[in-house]
Amino acid sequence: MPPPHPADDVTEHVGYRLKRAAAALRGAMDKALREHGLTVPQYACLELLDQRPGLSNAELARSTFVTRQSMNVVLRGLQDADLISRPATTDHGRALPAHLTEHGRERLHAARSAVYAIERTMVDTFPQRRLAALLADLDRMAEALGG
Amino acid sequence: MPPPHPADDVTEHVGYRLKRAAAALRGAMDKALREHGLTVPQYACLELLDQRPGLSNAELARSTFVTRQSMNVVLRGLQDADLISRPATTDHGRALPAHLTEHGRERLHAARSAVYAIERTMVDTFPQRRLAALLADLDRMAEALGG
DNA sequence: CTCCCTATGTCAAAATCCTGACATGGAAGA
DNA sequence: TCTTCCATGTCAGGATTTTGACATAGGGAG
Repeated sequence: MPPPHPADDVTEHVGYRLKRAAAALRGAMDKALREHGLTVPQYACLELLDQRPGLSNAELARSTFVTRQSMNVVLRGLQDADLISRPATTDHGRALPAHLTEHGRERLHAARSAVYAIERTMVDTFPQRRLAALLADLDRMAEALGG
Repeated sequence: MPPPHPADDVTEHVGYRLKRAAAALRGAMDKALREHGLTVPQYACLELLDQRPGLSNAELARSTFVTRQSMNVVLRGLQDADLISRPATTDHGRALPAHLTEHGRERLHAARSAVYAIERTMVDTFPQRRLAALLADLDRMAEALGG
């Protein structure tokens, strides 16, 4: 039963709780993905490319909320590990579409179960009905801040 | 271009929404705090020290979900800017209690209004009643993951 | 008292990420 | 046409954060 004036304690602020939850998730994913030889940004990349093949570096960067430069580093790592492939050139435009390799698909499928287990652990802590409301609220907050 | 199968969409996962909301908040705070000459970790430090004076480096690190080493860098920056003070030695134990300077208190109070405005922008997007549920859900998720 | 365990502060090195900048390709409008 | 503007990929530099490691201080078990 939180008081109407949450300004008393820092831990009652939305920002603190958001960071706490995000940090907990990041830590759990980090630990789980390490066993699969993947980092969190790398996994996010593979997941996105599995669902929407052909995304460019810039599009992947926007989708994962990092800069193009950071994503470029991630993509190079994935390329060196032979998990994705990118053409060196393109006949139209500058965007280089990335695709999962067979090796990348296998790695993703192996890691996915571990990540999904984490998500299930998170979500199972409260009634399923609240999930939709939680997703909507998170979305609205991001929207309000111009995310 | 919406993906063909919304149910399997990555953006429907809790992790994605969490990251999105956290990224939006981080960006908004970054921009607002820059005008006050503060970074987000620095502001978090000042806010914590204002509420709980005497916290040590390790305690601040745990409270902000970063490593001791990262927090140590932040504290040095705050010390160099004369916003906090830390004794060089202590008569009991190794923990060095940090305290806000008068300068630090003024800086915090100036920056606080900007941050609170951002929080209000986020929270005002949905009924106040949901705030409690949202905070509780975020907390439960972090708890479930060992945060 | 001694040994062991934990916690803390700190150093060093690496990884990660961002800011700033530049050149190129394509589209829209004068 | 050509000129302007935007998006993309990339390079360089610096800032931030993490991992790994080490020494020290204190408490507790033996």
